[in-house]
Amino acid sequence: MPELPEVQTIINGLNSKVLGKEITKIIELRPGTVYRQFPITSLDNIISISRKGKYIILQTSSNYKLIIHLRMTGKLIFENDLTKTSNHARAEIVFSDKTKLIFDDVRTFGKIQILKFNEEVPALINLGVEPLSEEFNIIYLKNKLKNRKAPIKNALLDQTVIAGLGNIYVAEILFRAKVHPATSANNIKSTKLERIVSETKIILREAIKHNGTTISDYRNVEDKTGEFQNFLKVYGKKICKCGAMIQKIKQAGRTTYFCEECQR
DNA sequence: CTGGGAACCTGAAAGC
DNA sequence: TGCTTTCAGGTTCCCA
Ligand SMILES: [Zn+2]
Repeated sequence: MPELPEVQTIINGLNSKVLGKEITKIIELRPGTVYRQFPITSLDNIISISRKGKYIILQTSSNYKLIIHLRMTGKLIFENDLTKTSNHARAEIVFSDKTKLIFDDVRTFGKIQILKFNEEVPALINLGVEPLSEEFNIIYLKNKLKNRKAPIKNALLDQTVIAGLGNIYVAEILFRAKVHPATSANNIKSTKLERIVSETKIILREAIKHNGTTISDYRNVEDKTGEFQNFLKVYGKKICKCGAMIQKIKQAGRTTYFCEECQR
């Protein structure tokens, strides 16, 4: 479900709602949701909240960290009333001031991992650059794609190339850059790669400004939808602004939306 | 190393 | 009206 702009919106919400709070317990409501080699004890205050790609990282004062991935349908909902629950609550992070975060996840793909602060996980180590950082530029992208003959759509979804893009934003980026999604990644002209880089940064910033995209499940920490779905140009659309029908194809098991007229 | 399909799971929507 | 199939903002494992 959530891609970089949605995760960033959640990070912003968590920073205003739970930064500094003391965790009293983490309740696993569905087995397999929480991986813990170590017990989180009391006196664990949340001292920093950040993300890498789509991974949410909460660091605690006793040198542990929680790594949370929401996958397709995960949500983190802040709740003032400890008696309240949600339809698909899989875990709860309870705070000493009688508030909590509910980890709600219909499809149960999402996970919470509790690790020592300095412990690394492979998926995080292998992440590509942050698309909104200076490191994401034409030189980096050209180098990353030089041996990739797979479609550019698939390459951009690869989290080891760029951290945080997903199915919606990749479709929107390729539309804005006027690149056909089936083009081999190593076969794209520099001018087009430059467009992909710049459009990626523009669209992600816009989407964050509008609190992310809600197609069905995504909600922020206050259980509210985003608004960027109102600005999408191809994802989930039937007709392009040029008048042509939007095409819908499968690439590596994922649906790709694009316009044959605008993207060549 | 690269790339694609299956698997993981639930529920809504579309198809018949 | 029901029953069946398809589809979904993601990642990981397995195999060519
Ligand atoms: Zn068009």
